[in-house]
Amino acid sequence: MIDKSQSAGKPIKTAISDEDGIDFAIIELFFFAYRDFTSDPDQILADYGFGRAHHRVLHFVNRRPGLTVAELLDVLKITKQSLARVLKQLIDTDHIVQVQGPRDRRQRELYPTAKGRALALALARPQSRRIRAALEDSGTTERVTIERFLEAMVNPELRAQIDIVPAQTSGKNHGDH
Amino acid sequence: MIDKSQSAGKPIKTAISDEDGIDFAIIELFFFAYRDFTSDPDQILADYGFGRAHHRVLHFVNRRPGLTVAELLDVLKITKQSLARVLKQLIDTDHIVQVQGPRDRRQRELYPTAKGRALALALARPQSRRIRAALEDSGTTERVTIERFLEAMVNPELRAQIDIVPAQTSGKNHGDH
DNA sequence: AAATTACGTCAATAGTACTGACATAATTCC
DNA sequence: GGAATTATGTCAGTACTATTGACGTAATTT
Repeated sequence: MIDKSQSAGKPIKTAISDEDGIDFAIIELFFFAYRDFTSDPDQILADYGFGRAHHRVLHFVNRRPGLTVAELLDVLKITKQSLARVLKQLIDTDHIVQVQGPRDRRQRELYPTAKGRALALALARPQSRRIRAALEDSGTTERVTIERFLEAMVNPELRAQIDIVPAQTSGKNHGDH
Repeated sequence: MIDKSQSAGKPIKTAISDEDGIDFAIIELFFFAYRDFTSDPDQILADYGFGRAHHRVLHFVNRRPGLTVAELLDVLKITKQSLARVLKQLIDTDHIVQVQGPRDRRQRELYPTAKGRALALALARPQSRRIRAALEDSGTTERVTIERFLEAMVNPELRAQIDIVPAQTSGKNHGDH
C-alpha cells in the first residue's frame, strides 16, 4: 500500500520554517483561533438544525436591520442561491421577517424578530466571552491593537462593509463610545 | 410573498449593539479577516482542483513532517473519512508520500515531497504577505500582542497542538521533537 | 491465542457552496 | 407609454467538505 515505487518524490524530513520570511506562526494561530471561535456557536446552532450560514445571516440582519437581500449578498460574498435556502428557513422559523421596501417596493428589507434577536445574542455570547477571556489572558490592555490588526487583514476595498456598522466599534466612526 | 400575515413576530428596527456587553466589533472583524485571509490561497488551490481541506493537510504535513494519520486527524479535528479523500488526492498527485513507521509498522508517517513543499510555500506566501501588511498598516510593532491574543482564543486544552510546532514561534517549546 | 490499535475503505447522508437559466414585479429610461 | 433594467425568487444540476457507522487487514500488545 505504501507505494512510493517509482515516480514518487522523496520525503522531505525537515519542517517548513520561516523560509522566504513566511509567517507560519500567525498563519497557524489564525487557523486554530478561528476554528475554536466558531465552535462555540456551532453547538447551539445544532440544536436548531441550523449551520454557520444561518448564524452569519442572523448576525448581519441584527447588526444592520432593514438591509436588503442584495446588500446581504454583498456583505457575505455568497451567491443568491446559497443564501436562498438559509434565509427561507430563518423566515419560516420566525427569526427574520421581510418588509417591503418603502421607496422601492421590489426590495425586501430584512429585520430580526424578537426571537431572532434573542438567538443572535445567544450565539454571540460565548464568542464575546472567549474574546474577553483572550484579551485578559493575553494581558492586552490595548484592545485597539487587535482591532486595528484584524481590520488591516481585510481587503482594503471591502473595509467599507465594516464601517457601515452601527457605531462605537472601530474607532473610525466618530460616535461616542 | 411578504407574508407576515398572522403569527410572524414584529420587525425589530434597532441595530444590535453592546447589549449584555457583547463584543460585536471584534466578532465581526474576526469574520471578515478570516474570510479574506483564506481567499488568498483559495485562488491558487482552484488551479489544482484542490480545496481548503487540501491546504490544511498540506500545511500540517509540512509543518510537522512525519506525523501519522492519527495525529493529523487530531490536529484537524475532522473524521478519518473526511481526511481520506483529500489525503489520497495529495498522495496521488505526488505532493505527499507515506512512509512506514519505523517503530510501529502499522503507522504511516506523512512527508511532503519537493512538489508538496513548493505548493505549501506558494499557498502561505500571500497569507504571510497579508499578515505583514496588516502588521505594518496597523502600526503594530508588538507582533507579540497579536500572537498572544490569537493563542488565547484557542481552547486551552488544545493549545498543546500549537506548541508541538517546529520552533522559534511561540517560544514555548524546548527543543525539536 | 485474543484483544487492541492504526489505517483504509465502503455506503449513505447532510450542509454549504457554486453556475446558469428563467420568471415576476417594480422602477427607470427614452 | 413601451422598453430596458433592477431586485428578488426559484429551479436544475453539480461540487466540496463534512458527518456516522460498519467492516477488513495488518501489526502490536496483552
